[in-house]
Order: sequence, then C-alpha cells, then structure tokens
Amino acid sequence: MQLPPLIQAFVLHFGEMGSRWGINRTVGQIYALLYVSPQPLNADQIVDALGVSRSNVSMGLRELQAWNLVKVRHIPDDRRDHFATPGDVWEILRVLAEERKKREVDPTLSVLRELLMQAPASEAERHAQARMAEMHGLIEQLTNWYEDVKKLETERLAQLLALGSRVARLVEATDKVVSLGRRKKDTR
Amino acid sequence: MQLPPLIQAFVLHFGEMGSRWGINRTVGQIYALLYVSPQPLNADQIVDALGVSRSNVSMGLRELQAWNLVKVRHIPDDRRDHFATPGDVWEILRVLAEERKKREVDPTLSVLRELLMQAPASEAERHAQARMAEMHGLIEQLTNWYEDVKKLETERLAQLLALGSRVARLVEATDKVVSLGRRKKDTR
DNA sequence: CACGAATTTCAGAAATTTCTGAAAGCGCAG
DNA sequence: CTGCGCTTTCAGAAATTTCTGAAATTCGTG
Repeated sequence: MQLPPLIQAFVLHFGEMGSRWGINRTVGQIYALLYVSPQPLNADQIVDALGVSRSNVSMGLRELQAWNLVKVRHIPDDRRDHFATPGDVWEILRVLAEERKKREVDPTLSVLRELLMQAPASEAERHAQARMAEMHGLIEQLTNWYEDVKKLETERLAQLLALGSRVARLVEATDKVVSLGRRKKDTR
Repeated sequence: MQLPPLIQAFVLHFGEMGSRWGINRTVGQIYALLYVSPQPLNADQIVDALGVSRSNVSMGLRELQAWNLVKVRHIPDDRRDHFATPGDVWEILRVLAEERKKREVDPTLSVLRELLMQAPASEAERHAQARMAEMHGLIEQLTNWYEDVKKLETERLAQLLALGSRVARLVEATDKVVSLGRRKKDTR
C-alpha cells in the first residue's frame, strides 16, 4: 500500500472502525478508498492500494454491493468492472439508514409482533409481554417517523435538521394557535 | 435454561441480534433477560437462566454497565449485586443513542477534523480532503441536530415523532408567514 | 484479622470470522 | 470452439473473538 499519507490514514481509520460497525476491516477500507477516489477503481487497483488478496477484494465488493454502497461502472474499452461510491453524501446517508434498518430493526420488530400474538401462559410471561409491547411501541413510532421523513427531498430535510430543537418551539406555538382556535369554537 | 418459551424466544433473538450490533451473544441475552424480568436479578440467577459460565456473565454485566444499560440494585439483607435495566424505554433509547454516538461517530469525527487540518501534498490528497470535508459536514449537521433534540423532554420528543414529515409542511407554512411579514416591511 | 461469600481476572480452549491461494466459471474475441 | 482476461467460489489457514474453569481479589462479618 503506497497511498498518500492523508488517504492512507482515512482508509486505515475506516478499517478499524469497521469492527464497531458490523463490517470487517477490508470492507471498511475498500469503501473508504472508493469514497475518496476521484475515479472509479477496478479490483486490481484496490488490491494494489490495500495490499490484500484479490479474492478478499472480490468478497468485499460483493458485500458493499449488497449494501448498495458501491455501484459498478463501466469504462469504455475496458472489460474490467470499476467501482464507485455514490457521490452525494445525503444519498449515502439514506442508503445506510435504509440498510441498517433492514438488518438491525426489522427482524426484531417482526419477532416482537410474533411473540405479542401468543397467549401468555403465566404471570412471568404476561409481564414479559407487557415489556415487549413497550419496546414494540417505541420501535414502531421510530420507524413510522423514519418512513415519513425519508420521503422528504434532501433540501427540506437539511432545513429541518438545521432547525433542530427549535422545531419544538414552533410546534408549541402552533399548538397554542390551534387550541386558541378550538377554544373560540368551544365557547361559541 | 428452563425459561418460559415466550421469554426464551425473546432472549435467544437478542442473542442472535447481538452480532449484528457490536455486542456478543451472551451480552445480548443478559440484556434481554433483565429487560423482561419483573425484578432485578443476581448473577447466579442469570447463569441459571442462560446456562453460561459464571465468568461470562460477570464480563457481560461489566460490558452492559459500561454501556449504562444496566444498573446495580441492592436488595435488603442480600449481599449480592442485583441488576436491572432502566424501566423507561425512552430512557433506554437515549442511553443507546448516546453510547453509539460516542463509540461509532465521535472517533470518526475527530479523525476527519485532524485530516482536514493538514495541507494536501498532491492533487489526489486535495480531492480526498474535499470528500472528507463533505462527510465531515454531514456528520456535524447530524450530531448538532442530535445534541439539540436530545435536550427535549420525552413528552415533546414523542410529539415531534408523531408529527413526522408533517413538520415539514408546518415549517413551510411558517416560512411563508415569515416571508410575507418580511415583504410587508420591505415594501413599506 | 481471618473467614467465607461474592465477584473479577486471566490464560488458554472453543467458536467464529476473516483472509488467502488455487481452482473453477464466465463471456467474448478470434 | 478455443484461448484469454477477468471474476467468483471455496476449502482450509490465520486471526480474532468469545467463553470457560481455576485462581486471585474484594469486602463485609464475626
């Protein structure tokens, strides 16, 4: 690996970080490398840059494609596959959120639903189900919110982000207006 | 392990899920068990319920405490430590978000900052830095939003969640009112 | 302070995951 | 159909992580 030091540091960091995520070192490194690369790279260039085996790169790319985190590009007059990350970081964020949800929350949600259908056979099970219901309710609220928010265009999403908790004040204010309106009606 | 089937299924699921998270099976199982338990449990009860070694439980509890996901409780006239999860699922969510941020995003943010300080020594590095800056910008926006939102009380947070993307419309509407107001002033 | 119950530590065993090289597969140009 | 450039597969090697039992430590009590 004879990468420029800045890029090397970035790539190595993503490699280390990989394990805190669910991905392995090589996958993290490949992703980082593609992310900062000005052009799509082919597998051999990646092998070269990272100093890992060809087959390892093949598997890593496979996994990244399964995550929708890299795309195959074709370069004219070149038979080899070239790989690139989506350019727009917001797009990357969306993909990441979607895939993590699919892998990390959906399965749990479905297990919870299933367990909540069953009739409890004892006091212990009754209590456990109540706790599961709490968890299920929270996750459902979060995923509903997510499904809702992900429909927004990036522009508007960024706007909301920028507002942060000030949104709360806005909602509060609106509440007041609405409830004032309602009071008028009520006392009419 | 002779747990009621419903609880057993829940515990096993969390064990499996553990690996998709950064935690191991035993830790996942211990957490799940404590989560549905009506009272705090001591280490031996956990050993008994899960059928793993005493030392494994000790390490698992240690890790869960490092994550602030379980608390030690003391039961009168009993020397042994007893363990429980926070009762409020919103509280759990907050802890989880905080800890994951600390472990999964803060380190990256700080590496990015560091790399962005350095002077690029080539065109490749210049381009890489530009990409890193994009990533840094996005992460910072997200964490700022998070820092902001986490200050809200649960009540209000739930309210916002329920609104979902309708918040966007609200913001849009408010924008209009504000810009109308401004136009009035401008043309005055 | 010595005893014993409870807990933690730790070195190595067991299990799992990652990585590699060799072989197989694929598709196209000649 | 054959040879060639490229990619994937896969069995086992290497590395890492998890788990265990035994020993060490901690801490309250008599």
